[in-house]
Amino acid sequence: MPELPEVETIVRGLREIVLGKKIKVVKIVPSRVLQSSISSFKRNLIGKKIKGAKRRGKNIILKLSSGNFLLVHLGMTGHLFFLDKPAPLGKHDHIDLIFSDNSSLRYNDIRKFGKFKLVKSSSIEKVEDLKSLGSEPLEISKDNFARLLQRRRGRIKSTLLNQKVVAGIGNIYADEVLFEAKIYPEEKAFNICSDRLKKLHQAIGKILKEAIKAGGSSVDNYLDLEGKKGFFQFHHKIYGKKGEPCPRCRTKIKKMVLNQRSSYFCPNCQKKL
DNA sequence: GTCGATGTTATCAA
DNA sequence: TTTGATAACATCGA
Repeated sequence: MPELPEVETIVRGLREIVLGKKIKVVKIVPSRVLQSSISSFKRNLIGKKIKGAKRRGKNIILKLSSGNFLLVHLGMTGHLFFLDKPAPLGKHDHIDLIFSDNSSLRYNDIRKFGKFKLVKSSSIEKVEDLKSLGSEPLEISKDNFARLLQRRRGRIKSTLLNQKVVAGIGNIYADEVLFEAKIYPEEKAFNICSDRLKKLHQAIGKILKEAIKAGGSSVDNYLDLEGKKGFFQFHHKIYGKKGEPCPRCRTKIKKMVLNQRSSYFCPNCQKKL
C-alpha cells in the first residue's frame, strides 16, 4: 500500500501537525513492529520534541530534540494516525506517542510488516536500513537512471521494485509507469534502449508527482494522518484493471504474476522487444 | 471451513 | 554480486 507518494503525503502531514510537539507518554503493545527494546525506546522518546520529518524511499524519518531519530517503515498495512484527543488502543494498534497537549501519533498495522526503530546516531543515512537504498526516483538524472538500468540483468519491473536500485516505487506505481512508458513488465532491463529508459524516467517523474499532488492512492486501505483517503486511485490507468479496455488503444488489459506480484499491462501498448 | 490473494522487505540459495 | 523464491502476518472473498 504505502509507496513513495503515500509516504510523502504522510511526511508532509507530520510536518504540519506534529512538529514541535513534546512526547509525554509512550504506549506500546509488544510485537515485532518495535525493533528497539521497550525500555530504551521509552527512555529515549519521553520528554523529547519532534524536530523534523523527512522521507527516504518508503521510510519515514522523525528527528528528535535529542539528536536521535525515529525510523518508521509502514510495511504493507502500516498506518500512522494523528489523534487530537486521547482514545484507548484498538485492535492492531501497536504504538501510541502521546504528546504533552494530549494529542497523539498512533501506529496501526494489521499484518505487522512495518517497523519502528530508534536510531541513536547523528548520521541517520548511515543506518543499515537506509544506506543500502538506491537513488530517489524524483532526484536521479535521466542519464544516470538510464545508465543504472542498462546494466541490470533482471526484468524491468523487478528492477523498479528493487529498493537498492531506486527507492520508493512499489507494485502499483511500477505498473503505472511501465504502462505510461509503453514497456513490457517482463522485458529485461538491459534490452531497453536508452531513449526508452529516458521515457521511463520521465513517466516516473510525472506519475509520482501527480500522485503526491493527489494525496496518494487509496487502494484497499491507505489513509493519511487524519484518516483521509488519497484520490490518485481514480487516475490509475492500468493497475487493477484486468479485462478493461486500455485507455490508449482499447485492447483488453491483462494480468500476470511476476515475482509473485500481480502485474497489469496492455498486451498491445506494452509489447516484448 | 479452505484456498488464494493482498500494496512490504529480510533472508536464503543458486 | 545479483536474482528469484519464500516467509513473516491478518483479513477478505470465492
